[in-house]
Amino acid sequence: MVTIYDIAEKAKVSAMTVSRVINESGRISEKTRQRVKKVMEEMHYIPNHMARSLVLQQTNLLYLLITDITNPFYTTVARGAEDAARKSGFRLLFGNSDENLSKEADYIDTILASRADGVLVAPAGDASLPHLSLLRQHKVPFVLLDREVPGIDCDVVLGDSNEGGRALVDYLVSLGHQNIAFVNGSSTVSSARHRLQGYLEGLKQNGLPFRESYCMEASFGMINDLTDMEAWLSSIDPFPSAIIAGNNVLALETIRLLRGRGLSIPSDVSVCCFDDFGPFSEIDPFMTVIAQQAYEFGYQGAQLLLERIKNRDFSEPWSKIVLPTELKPGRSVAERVHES
Amino acid sequence: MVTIYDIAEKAKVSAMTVSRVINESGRISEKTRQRVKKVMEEMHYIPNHMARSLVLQQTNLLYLLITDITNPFYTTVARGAEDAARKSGFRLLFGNSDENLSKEADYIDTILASRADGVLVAPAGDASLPHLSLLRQHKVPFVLLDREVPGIDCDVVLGDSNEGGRALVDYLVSLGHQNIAFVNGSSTVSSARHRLQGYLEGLKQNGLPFRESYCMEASFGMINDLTDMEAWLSSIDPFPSAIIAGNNVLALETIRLLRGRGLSIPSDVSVCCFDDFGPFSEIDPFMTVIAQQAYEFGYQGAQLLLERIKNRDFSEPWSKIVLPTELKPGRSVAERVHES
DNA sequence: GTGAAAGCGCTAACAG
DNA sequence: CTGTTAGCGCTTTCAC
Repeated sequence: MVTIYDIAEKAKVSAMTVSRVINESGRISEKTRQRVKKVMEEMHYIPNHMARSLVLQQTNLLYLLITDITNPFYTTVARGAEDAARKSGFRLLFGNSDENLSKEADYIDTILASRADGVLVAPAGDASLPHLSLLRQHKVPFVLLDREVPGIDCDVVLGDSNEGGRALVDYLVSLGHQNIAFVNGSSTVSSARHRLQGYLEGLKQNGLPFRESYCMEASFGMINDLTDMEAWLSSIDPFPSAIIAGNNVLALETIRLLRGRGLSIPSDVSVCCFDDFGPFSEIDPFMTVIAQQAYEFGYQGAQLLLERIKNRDFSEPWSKIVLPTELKPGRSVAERVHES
Repeated sequence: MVTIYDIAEKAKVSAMTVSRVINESGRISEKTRQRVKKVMEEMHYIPNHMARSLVLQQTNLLYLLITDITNPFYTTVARGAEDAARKSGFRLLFGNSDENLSKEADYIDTILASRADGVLVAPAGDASLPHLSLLRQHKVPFVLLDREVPGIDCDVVLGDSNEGGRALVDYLVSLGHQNIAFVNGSSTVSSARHRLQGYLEGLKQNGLPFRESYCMEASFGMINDLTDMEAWLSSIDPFPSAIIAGNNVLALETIRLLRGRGLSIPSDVSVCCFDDFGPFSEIDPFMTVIAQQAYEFGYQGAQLLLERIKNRDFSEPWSKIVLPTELKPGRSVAERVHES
């Protein structure tokens, strides 16, 4: 491996001079600068980030932890975060927790051990608290995306899930639906709680009764065992004319189950959900969704983080950005002429 | 920051002993091991990867470079690669080149500078050659995914694009189509070349003539300026009854343009493409596609890479894995009763 | 079983 | 403008 000492020797200067040329720091005569640069090229020198970070105590490295890399919501978040990071000369690395606390813990370890300058985290849920406390304890600045975690104060970028829930109910009611069920993610995830609350408020605003049996708690992640959801669908009575899913994955699974029961969407049941299906579903937007500004989650989250890193300010007051949502009608919801 | 020296001092041993406890190397009495472990916990010690990698000259770090993080094909590749890497105790970091050579070059620099143990690359195209040569020059093992690059010999995992192209033409012909156009990615990308060849062979097999004007060369990436494609669509004569797109992004753009011209898919024109649209489009598979085993691209690619790293064998013979494709019919292709 | 010394590649601080 | 010294946190080598 070529080091600055190899360069120094060949260019007949000291290692320090080489370092100065690389970092464009300090005053150096144009002549030696050119000579050093030439030797660096000749020897195909590549600086060693680790050695540099070790002495500088900073890595210029940001991490983004998401819970599902195949989910178009998160990949769009990733792109936003990456754009913001690049603009500030930071590198961004991704980790994928799969809604799994132990994978998340692994990534937090990796992040801690690699001394990242900051982290953007979409936490798996409230139980992510110990991981975040660990980051705080080790003074690694972080920003939460999409989900907040009770017990930890920090910058956070959220979607207006509450408003989204109300909008979805309003929309369904305006089309004649009155029996509206809700399959949600785990109540250990803040966005699930807010979405449920929006749903409840929507019902109330429209003078609709809340039925316990109309609500089901599942998981936001890709789970394989759908027995519980299947059982729930069998048990709902009267069967709803519309179902709201807590996110895009749940919508997918719900639709599969409904079709498995021989039901058609939307002629038998209408289905809609939170989160859109990404650019690759735009040609034929089947699902009625509450779209979120995914790119902005990443971009603005990264900006908050970079701001703190630059100012070396890791304390209150914390920012809380709440991004608006937008209802995008698709073909998965139909008008209900008369309620059964 | 807590270092092994802090631990050593408090546990009344030398730093070396602490190091041995951490790495479970060398013989250590159970008593001191326990004491050291206890102190490490008390002091919330986190090992410093950089310092360790600096002396060990290995990072346990793999990179995956993809060309479009929002493309479901690549995110599924990523998941496969991650699973394989984790199984072997390697960390996997992602980079996103956006089909952009200069972003790709930046990532290669970063990878080189951070001394990754290996890289999985979906290259932007043939012009990625210098980047790959750089990796080779610095003895960083790498495996190419999805695309090969003339001029560089290495392990590679490809899809059977040729076969896919023939299958697509066969399928269209079986439905009565004879005027089949092809919007392809850049001919500087190997998969585009193979797909074109499959298309040509498909035509030949079915006794269909090749018309120069039926082929268009665009880009696989999300490009904003669709003027060329628009012009091409205006110029084709006779207008095709079916269009094959070189990948999912091109299919998306083609459909937008066709609809912009007031045409309906599939009643006016049938459209199909290479690459599927990911799990989030499965509920309602609009597009007829040549699906690829995306997960296997990542998984098997990572395995090839890990194999080489473990054996410290970075020379010939190189492996070339060609994964089969599968035609998945959707609603975007219709039967053609009589050809105009 | 345990420790001391040296060095991985780099840069901050100080000299000159 | 340029060089010397010391040290970032860790592990290898060789003693004891």
